[in-house]
Amino acid sequence: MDITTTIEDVANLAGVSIKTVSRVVNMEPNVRPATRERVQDAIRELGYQPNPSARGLASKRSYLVGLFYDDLMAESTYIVNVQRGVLTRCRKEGYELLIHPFNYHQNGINGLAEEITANIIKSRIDGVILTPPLSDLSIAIETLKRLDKPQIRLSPGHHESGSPCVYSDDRIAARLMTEHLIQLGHKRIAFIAGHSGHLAIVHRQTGFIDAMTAAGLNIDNASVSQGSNTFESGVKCAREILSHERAPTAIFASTDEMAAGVMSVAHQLGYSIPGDLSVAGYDNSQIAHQVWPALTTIAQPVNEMAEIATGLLIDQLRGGKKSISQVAMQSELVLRDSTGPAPC
Amino acid sequence: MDITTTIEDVANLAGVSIKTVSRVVNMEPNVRPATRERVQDAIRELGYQPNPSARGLASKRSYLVGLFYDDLMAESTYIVNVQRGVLTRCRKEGYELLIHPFNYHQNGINGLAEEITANIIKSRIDGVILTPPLSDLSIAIETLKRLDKPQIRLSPGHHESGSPCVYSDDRIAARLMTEHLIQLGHKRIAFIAGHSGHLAIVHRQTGFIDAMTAAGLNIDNASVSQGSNTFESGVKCAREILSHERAPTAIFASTDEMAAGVMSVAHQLGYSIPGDLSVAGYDNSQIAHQVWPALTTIAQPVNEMAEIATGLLIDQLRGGKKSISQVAMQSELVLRDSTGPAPC
DNA sequence: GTGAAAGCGCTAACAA
DNA sequence: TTGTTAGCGCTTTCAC
Repeated sequence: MDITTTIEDVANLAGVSIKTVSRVVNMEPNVRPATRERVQDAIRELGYQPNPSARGLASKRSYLVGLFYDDLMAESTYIVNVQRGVLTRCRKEGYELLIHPFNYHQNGINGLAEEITANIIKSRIDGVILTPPLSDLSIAIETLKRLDKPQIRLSPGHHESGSPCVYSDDRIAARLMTEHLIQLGHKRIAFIAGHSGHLAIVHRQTGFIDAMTAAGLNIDNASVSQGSNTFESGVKCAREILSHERAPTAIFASTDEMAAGVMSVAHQLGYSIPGDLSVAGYDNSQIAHQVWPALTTIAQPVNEMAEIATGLLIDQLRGGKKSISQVAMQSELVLRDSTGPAPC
Repeated sequence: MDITTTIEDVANLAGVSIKTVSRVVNMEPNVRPATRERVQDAIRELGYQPNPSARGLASKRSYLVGLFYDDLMAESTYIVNVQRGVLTRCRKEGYELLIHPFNYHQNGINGLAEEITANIIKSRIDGVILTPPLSDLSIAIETLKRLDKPQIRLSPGHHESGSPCVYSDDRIAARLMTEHLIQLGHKRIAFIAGHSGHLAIVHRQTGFIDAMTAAGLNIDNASVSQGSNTFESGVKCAREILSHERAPTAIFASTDEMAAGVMSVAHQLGYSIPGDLSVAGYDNSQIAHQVWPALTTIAQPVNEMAEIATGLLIDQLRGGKKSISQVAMQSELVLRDSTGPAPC
């Protein structure tokens, strides 16, 4: 197990040429099974691992994929779950991961194209995984296309363009959650919308409206308030919502962080949950277990989605299977203790 | 700005040899200022970025640093902050970051040495940053030494060995926090210890005992309970602590997650915070803002520590400044609303 | 202070 | 099915 073992050492030990070793390593055809096995034995015996630099230089590929995300998103554990899923697949396929948080709120969106370009040229990554809200920023998508870099978008808000992506239908899931509340007898239900730049989250609002309309329930302006995904914005919205004369009996926040903010305010105001007020969230993040009572929410298979997305990206890099480039995943309703029958 | 621009293009444009360009790029001496400037202009004009593969192949370095961490730690936002700090420095110094979460709880600690070795050989990283609890695992440290890989340890529990590390003195900070509680008039103070494999966290307990002893306060067995860093373990400990006849008037948990668990139980049992019970945490993590009332805690400059550690590692890789290899940082007490005067 | 030549370890193109 | 050769874009070594 030596770091200086080269392809030549393996070739010598197996009694073949280096090209044959290369074929075995890269799983190319046209090697006799017996030869292949002999080479594999030599590889195992020497603990040979191909030198990525040499490989990269010769093949003009880096075997590196980039994960591009909004630095602000790193406040939640979402991005860590994505990293985990991406890494799982990368290891299986022999790729390495380079992470790249972007700070385009500070630097202005105009700098984004430049920053992406500079990063691509410097790091030589072969392909890119875009997470929300970058997965909906056309400037990011177009810049990568211009650089001819394969990309896959994770949970984009629009997936009509035909560009490869992995998503779950937030509209349907939000509708399910709303129907759950309606079935519990709630009629005055407030909705807290998420950040408008985060398109997938906007679909959650549409799903809410779908269910309310289908049930013939009233949606006045007051029942939808504008949050920005964070705990603090949930606090702010809840204060406003609960100060109204005929306060709702249920609040559906489009992120768990906001729902946790709502619960905090509700406790302070003396509401019992779910006795006086039901609260629902979305994302099934860490915080959903850490509030009391535990939060009813929607769980997306983030890990799995990231893994699948990475697989699709690597397929692209290998030049195959371009057909199945859009994958839809199912989210599920997680019923916990923060939702209950509407008070009489 | 073209990805195919090579050192030769720059040399041609500047009218020098490729070796001179190489000297400028690598900030080597022995280039006349005027020549240097001409080369730099050419680099700028062409948007030249050296090809990392070619560089790596020729120089036997990868310009990659690895961040090794315990996958379980990724549940908190600690690791994301570390990543941020590491990346900041990497970008400045022209290095890229490879992240590597380890799962040694599942696979058994014996597999760890092998996994590290395999990872190093495959990825060719030049050096490694170890975060807790890996920074205290001698099997990890020794394996890297055997592979002759420079390493830097972040927040280790023991820093006597002389190996490079960046840490903050948890014992002193925990003592400060305990003194704060004592000054508020608390006499019965419970402490919730963290995971015993996480040595830095164990020092927090020592600091607690220092302060209690110095103040002449009684520490019976019941006032220290064993948690495991998580919210759930905080819940469990709090249930036990608060069921005693003479329950404490303050609880100091050695992580914010556990403190949040304590607060959740306290609310359920009808305690008012800080009226009936003061609660203190450690880490100043996200959750400290998301509980009500906001949590008094200790803030470590995680971002900065990670940045400095990365700088020290890169210094090692460049073969200089081996002297300043241990850096101690200051933590600070963050007073919020969860601690108050002891009830009479 | 500058440049020419060799070669890092691999893959691509072609030959056998 | 297997091997030979050239060269990827840089750094290293050594000559000038």
